Amino acid sequence: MALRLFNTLAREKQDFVPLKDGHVGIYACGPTVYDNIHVGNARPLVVFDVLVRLLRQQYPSVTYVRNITDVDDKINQRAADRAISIDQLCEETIERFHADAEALYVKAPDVEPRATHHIAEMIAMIEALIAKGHAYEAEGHVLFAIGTMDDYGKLSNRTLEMMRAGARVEVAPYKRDAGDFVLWKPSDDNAPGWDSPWGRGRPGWHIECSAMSAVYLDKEFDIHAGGLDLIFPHHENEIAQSCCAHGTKAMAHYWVHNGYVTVDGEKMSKSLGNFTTVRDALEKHRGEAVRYALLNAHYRAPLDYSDGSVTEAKQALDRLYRAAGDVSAAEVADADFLAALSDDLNTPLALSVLHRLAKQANQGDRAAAASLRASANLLGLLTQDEASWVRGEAQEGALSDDEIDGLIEERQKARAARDFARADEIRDTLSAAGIALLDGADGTSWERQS
RNA sequence: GGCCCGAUGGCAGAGUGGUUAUGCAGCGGUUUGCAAAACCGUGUACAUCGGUUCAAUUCCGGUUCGGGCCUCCA
Repeated sequence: MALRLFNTLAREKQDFVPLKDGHVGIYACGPTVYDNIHVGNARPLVVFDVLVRLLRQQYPSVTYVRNITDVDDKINQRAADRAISIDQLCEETIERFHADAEALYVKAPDVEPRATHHIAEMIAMIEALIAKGHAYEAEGHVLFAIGTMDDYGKLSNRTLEMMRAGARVEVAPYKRDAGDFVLWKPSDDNAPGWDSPWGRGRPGWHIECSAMSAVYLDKEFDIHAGGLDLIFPHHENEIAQSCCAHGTKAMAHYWVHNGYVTVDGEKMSKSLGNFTTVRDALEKHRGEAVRYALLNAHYRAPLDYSDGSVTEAKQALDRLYRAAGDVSAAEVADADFLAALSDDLNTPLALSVLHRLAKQANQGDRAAAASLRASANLLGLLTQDEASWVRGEAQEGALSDDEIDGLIEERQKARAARDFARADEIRDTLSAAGIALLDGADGTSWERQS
């Protein structure tokens, strides 16, 4: 199944062809670890997790690199605010990040490099840029000179003139061009710093991804992924650094960007304060339902997040789980399902195929049920067995599984004696406790409604 | 100011130049001691104004509205 991806660089869908036969290298920008991630941050995690799962299914070898940014002024600030060490802040944030990702069924990348572990490579890259005349030193900073690159701006579709005209921020006086950006900056005694040819300092934001992608993938690699808001300046500047330092025409050949998560139509963001952290979402909802909700819109379209959207996702999963039953996954996913995913990761269409398979399964087609599981698994869904999904986990202080079974047994006796008043009383009691009873041909099963 | 994206039925959300999206909600039916689940059937749609066409929700242009980037941001 030929994979097609919307390439931001070309502004159109293209057939995906890896640089090397049988191997795909993909890099995604990971978190800056100063705070818990929110649902908006979770979207690229889930979306690109699906992309990688699909790639692994189609290619013998895939290297997925997702970095961790552990040097950043926001980190310094937050550590100071909380009066803890930078190291402690990073470690605890990374731990939470991993827990959040796991709760959303996001698989770990092959490599998760940390910026602070690659300072030497960044310095080497900056030296190369200076040697080639693409960077200059000024007042302890090293800056990239965007005027030295012919096609600077090609990813974000803007010209030097546009950027000069649109400069809304005060431009540092030592910059030759308003759009020049920092590769290295000086650190005072309070800020983390590393020795360099330009004195003790720390890297600018963009250089880490250029350095680490070259270390773990190559000077040119297949796919670079990230959020829409990274196109400019982050990814644009990565391209400038990598191509100029390496003398290459391209950094990544396919650039894929996910759309925003919105709240009432507005971008979810830290600065607007309209965010829901993944931790908070998981207090109210199951991780798999949040994941489904994030896949329920096409990855490039905006996705409006609300509790209602997750509740709906949960209902959809209920239906899929019930349809799949205890049938185990087929060898291969459904062809229509794969076709949908292969067409620029059309997850909403892929999910609709899942529902079609569910309908067939409910009509008694066990092959469809097996195909349903196999297909859903590729999306990281339906990985539990039906019973554990519908029963969920008992909340603190709620009825235990044993207590529920006891009441059901009592109800069965009442029913056998045709004492339906007592039977219904038990149903009502359990219903009030959030337990639904399902009378079937071979006994009564139950589900937790949460 | 520059650049970019979107507008689909009650809600969410795909897709298509002429033919069923899908899920939830609604309605009718089958089934059920009750309830659910499930199945069958069913209604509601493509912002607006022009243009191209035998035919446009789908292509082109204008308008309106919404969102985003240009500064940290997934």
